Amino acid sequence: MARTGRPRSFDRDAALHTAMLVFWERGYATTSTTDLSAAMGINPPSLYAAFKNKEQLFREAIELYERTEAESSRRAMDEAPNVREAVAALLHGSVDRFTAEDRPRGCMIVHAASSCTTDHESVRDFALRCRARTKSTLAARLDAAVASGELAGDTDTDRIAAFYTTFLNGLSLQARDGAERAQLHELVDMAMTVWSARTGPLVAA
Amino acid sequence: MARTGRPRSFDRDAALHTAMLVFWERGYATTSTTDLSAAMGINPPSLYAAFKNKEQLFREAIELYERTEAESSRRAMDEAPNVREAVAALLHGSVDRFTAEDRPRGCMIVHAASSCTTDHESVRDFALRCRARTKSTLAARLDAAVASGELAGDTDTDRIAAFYTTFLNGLSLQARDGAERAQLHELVDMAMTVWSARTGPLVAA
DNA sequence: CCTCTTCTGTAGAGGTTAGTACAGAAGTGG
DNA sequence: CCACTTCTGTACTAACCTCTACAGAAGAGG
Repeated sequence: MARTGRPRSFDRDAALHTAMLVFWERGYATTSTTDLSAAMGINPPSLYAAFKNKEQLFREAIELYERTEAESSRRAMDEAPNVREAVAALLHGSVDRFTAEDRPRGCMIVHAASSCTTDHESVRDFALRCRARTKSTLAARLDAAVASGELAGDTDTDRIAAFYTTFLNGLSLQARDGAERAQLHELVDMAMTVWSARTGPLVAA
Repeated sequence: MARTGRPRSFDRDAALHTAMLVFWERGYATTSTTDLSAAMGINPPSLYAAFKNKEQLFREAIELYERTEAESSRRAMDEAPNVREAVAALLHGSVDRFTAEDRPRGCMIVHAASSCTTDHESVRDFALRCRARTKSTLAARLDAAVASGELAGDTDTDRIAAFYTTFLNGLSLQARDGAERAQLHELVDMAMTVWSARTGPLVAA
C-alpha cells in the first residue's frame, strides 16, 4: 500500500498549517507564492506538487481553518445550557479567537473576503459560501430552540442570525484594527441586549 | 496667473472620481495602475504627472470619498431632531449608501483596510485613521447630547460609539456580500434596540 | 514666429508574479 | 543490483507590476 518513489521530506499537514497562518495574516491576493514557500520552508516545485496551485492551497487552508478555529465556536454553542448562552458563547468565544496572541487577528474567512477581487471569483465565491455557513449554523441553533419550545414559535430566527452574523463580522474588523479584547467583550454584552428585545418573555435569562 | 505649457487634456477631478470608484470596487493592493489608467482614460505618464504615484492617488481618492460619501452621513446626523434619530440616520443612511445601485457596495474605507498588507503600512495606517474618525464623529455627537442634557451624564458614549461603529463595519461587509437593502435596514432597527437599554430613561423615543 | 513650459503617447526598464522544465536524489518492488 | 517512481533544488519562463525616459505636441509670453 505504501507509495513508491522518493518520500516527501516535509510534513504536509504542518506546511498547510503554516500556509493557513500566512493567508490569514495577509489575505489571498496579497500573499505571493514566494511568501508561502518561504514560510513553509519548501521550494516552489514541492508546493505545487503537494497542493496543485495557490488557489487549491488556499481552499485547503480555509478548510483547515473551519475544521479547527470555527469548529471551536460550534462546540461552544453546543455546550451552552440554553440558546441565549449559546449565542453569547459564540460571540465571546469568537472575540477570544479574534484576539489570540499567537495567531493573526480577526477571522480568516472575513478577511479573505476583501482581499480577493473579481479576478479571483472562484475564491471569492468559496469564501462567501463559508461565511453563509456561519449564519446558517447559528440559524439552525435558533430553529432548534423554537422547535424545543425554548423560543416562541413566531421568533424570526433568520433575522436574529443575520444580526449576530453582521455584528460578528464587525468584531473581526475591529480586532484586526487592534481593538482590545476586553472592549470587544463589552461590545458583545451590548449586542446581547438586542436578544431580550427580540425573543419575547419565554427566555428570561 | 494661468500656467504656461501644454494644458492637461483630461479633467483631473473626473479622473480622480473614476479612480475612487475603481479603488472602492477592487481595494488598494489588488488594483493595478494599468487598471486605473485604463479606467481613467489616460496613459501612465499622465497619471503619474497628475497624481504622483499610486499611493498618493489612493489617498486623494479616500479624501474625495470622505468629502462626498461620508459627509452625507455626517449631514444626516446633524439634521436629526435628537441623538437617537441622529444615530438611526447614520445607520440607515449608510445602508442606503452601501447598497446604492450606481456605486460599489459597502464602505470604501472599510474595504481598503483588508486589501492592504504589511507591505503598504502607510496606506493601512491612513485608512485606519479614517475609520477611527468615523467613531469619533459619532462619539462627539453623543458627547454633545450629554452636554446638552439630552443624555444622562453617566452615559458611556465611547462604548456606544464603539458598538455602532463595529456594527456599521459589519453592515459594510454584508452589503459587499450581496445582502438586500431592506434586510440591512431591518438589522439597523434591531441594533437600535440596544439604544434604549443603554441610554436610560431620559430618551423616550 | 520663436522660445519656453508642460503635457501626451510610445516604448520599455527593472522588479515581482504564478507556475514549470529538468536533472539528480532517494525511496520501493523485483 | 536494477528498474521505476516520486520528490527535491536550481534555474528558468512568460506575464504582470509600478514607474519612467524620451521625443513630439500644444499651449502661453514675447
